Amino acid sequence: MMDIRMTSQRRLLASVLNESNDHPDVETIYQRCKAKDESTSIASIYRSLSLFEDTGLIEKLDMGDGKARFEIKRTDHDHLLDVETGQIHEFKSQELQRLIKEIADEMGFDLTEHRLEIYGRKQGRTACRCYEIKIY
Amino acid sequence: MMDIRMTSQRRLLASVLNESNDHPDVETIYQRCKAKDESTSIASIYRSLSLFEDTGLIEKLDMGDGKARFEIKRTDHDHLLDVETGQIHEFKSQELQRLIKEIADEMGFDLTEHRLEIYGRKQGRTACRCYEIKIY
DNA sequence: ATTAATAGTGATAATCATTCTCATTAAAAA
DNA sequence: TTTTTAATGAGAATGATTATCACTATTAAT
Repeated sequence: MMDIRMTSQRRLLASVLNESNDHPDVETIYQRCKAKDESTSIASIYRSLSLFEDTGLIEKLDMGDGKARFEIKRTDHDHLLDVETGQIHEFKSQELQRLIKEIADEMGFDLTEHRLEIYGRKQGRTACRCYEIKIY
Repeated sequence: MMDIRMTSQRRLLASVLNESNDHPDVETIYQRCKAKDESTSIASIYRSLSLFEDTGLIEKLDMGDGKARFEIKRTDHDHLLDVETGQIHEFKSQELQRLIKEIADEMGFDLTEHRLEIYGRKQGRTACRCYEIKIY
């Protein structure tokens, strides 16, 4: 039954995450910490991010590129990704929150968390698909 | 303006995906193809999965472990993950589908697709967190 | 306070999923 | 057919993440 220790590195990481209003990837988080403490190690960043995630302090986002992005966990909003620009937009929907909890409940589960990303294209623009494929 | 060719390998991959009612990862898909054609290369599996995804034939799922999972795209259902067992449950919700489209629309976007995973614990069980952490 | 016990760190090697390279093969077009 | 060029298989390369390990710092016990 090991216990968790509060260290200067974790305090720094927490403050960096707290000051970040975007959705930084690990490398970016690492650079921001390093700017405040040159001795910061990326290994510790990974370890502490993982720890913070386990404790529910932060949330890991997957935006399709191969790298994890993080933000302080706010269960009250989700994300919409502009497929053209890659820009991330946040949105809140009580109705959605309620519905998701309801669905979990109907299936006999207590909702732990959810992960929703909506992908969309700015209205007015048209998709340009350069090829077509038919199977069979 | 390159065009796409239908090859025996892609036909095989498509049939394997079609016969899969679970959510196999790349390694599993590779093994299933290999069982039918020993000469199957994992590089081609990756290439063709990526192609199929681009064309909208299949859907990539991210279940939190570091590996991508795939299934034939059915826009009519989403997934609930049992955090205790790792088991994936599918569910359908018209209301959810409608709401997501509505949200995108309200934000000025045409919905391209969405990705939703609900995480839950079977009702009745209690979470066992082995530690507690306080920041500040 | 001092010490003892042990969790955390920095540096870097190891891992592992995915992507790239390139010579060869096979579709589709001419 | 022959030509063109996309796709393949094999394996190397990449890049994000994880593991290792000697050392340091935090917490608990004295």
